[in-house]
Amino acid sequence: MAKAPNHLNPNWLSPREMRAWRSYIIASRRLLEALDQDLEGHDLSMPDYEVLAQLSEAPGRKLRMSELAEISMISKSRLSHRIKVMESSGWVRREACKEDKRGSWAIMTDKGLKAIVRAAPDHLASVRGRFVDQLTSKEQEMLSIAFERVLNSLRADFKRDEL
Amino acid sequence: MAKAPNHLNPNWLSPREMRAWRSYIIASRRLLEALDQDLEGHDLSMPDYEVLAQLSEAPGRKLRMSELAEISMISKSRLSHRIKVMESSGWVRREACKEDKRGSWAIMTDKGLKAIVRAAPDHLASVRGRFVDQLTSKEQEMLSIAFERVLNSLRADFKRDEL
DNA sequence: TGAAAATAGTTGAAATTTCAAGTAAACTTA
DNA sequence: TAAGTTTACTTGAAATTTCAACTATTTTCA
Repeated sequence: MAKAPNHLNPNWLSPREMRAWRSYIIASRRLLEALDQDLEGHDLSMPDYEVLAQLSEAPGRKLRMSELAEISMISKSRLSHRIKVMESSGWVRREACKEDKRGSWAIMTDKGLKAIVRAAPDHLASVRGRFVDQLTSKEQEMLSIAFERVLNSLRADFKRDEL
Repeated sequence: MAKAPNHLNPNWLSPREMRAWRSYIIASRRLLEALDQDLEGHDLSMPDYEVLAQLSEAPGRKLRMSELAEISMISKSRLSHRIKVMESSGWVRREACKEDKRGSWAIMTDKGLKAIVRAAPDHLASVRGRFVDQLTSKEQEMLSIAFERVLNSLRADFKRDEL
């Protein structure tokens, strides 16, 4: 490595910092992996669950592709491909958008709704058992504040790049 | 969705819990995305960086494939494929293992070493600026404790499954 | 107006990851 | 010691994701 991993080098992470980073990154990898596995029984991945959950909460259970991509935090292209397979499993259908002829709606079918309704309690229990319930109230609060700060600083950097 | 998102349903996440979960998951997605982008200039992804970093720290800059997969937290199959492309970029080479003829070593080349040595300071700065430095010392400590607990509970569940 | 730019979305190909299977060597144990 | 099992790793194919076009509007503004 470039620099020896000791705190004599001021750039390197201190033991406290290193511990925070490593525990975060390692636990997160395992956590996401576990949550994904918990959804396997419902033939869903976390990203697909997210897409369906967003649709299920949208007015009329439909959203424009762009907005769905945005709030699901995946690329338009990826969403386009993914919706194609969800169409083939009959969970979603597309419909042309009349207001803007370039656009199209992703619409959740009844079958799709049933699919998340079935998966949601398990997923919720999984998020609870593996994450939320592992934290004290105080930790939950501090974590919220800390991660909101992290997110805001990412956004600020992003804005800076746009100029 | 299955249940209305209000705290009258005892299974649902309370506002505090929901906030913790959402801030964590959203910030994490963005953070990992940003860290990956920061590495783009070095032609590296986070997983590849991790693999190379592990190799660089190993005695003799070499590790058995299995162990490398384990500590890098990726599957053997994935590692095998990934090492193939790293071989073609000249960062790593393979060597048959004499002690155990089933096995093989992944060995970091000088060129590979130079590659992470070049990338490491940027990556470090990126982890710092986007995450570690955004947290107070107190937050770092609490976060370590909390995520170590989350990880331990995952491991306990895993062990339970093995029986 | 009308040309240029931006937006919405799709598509096919390339790269990556996962999955199931396969090979070969090393253990286990009856 | 030989049959059965486990371990170490690779491989090819399938599924997924990314990437770079590309079409068809819609918007901007000179």
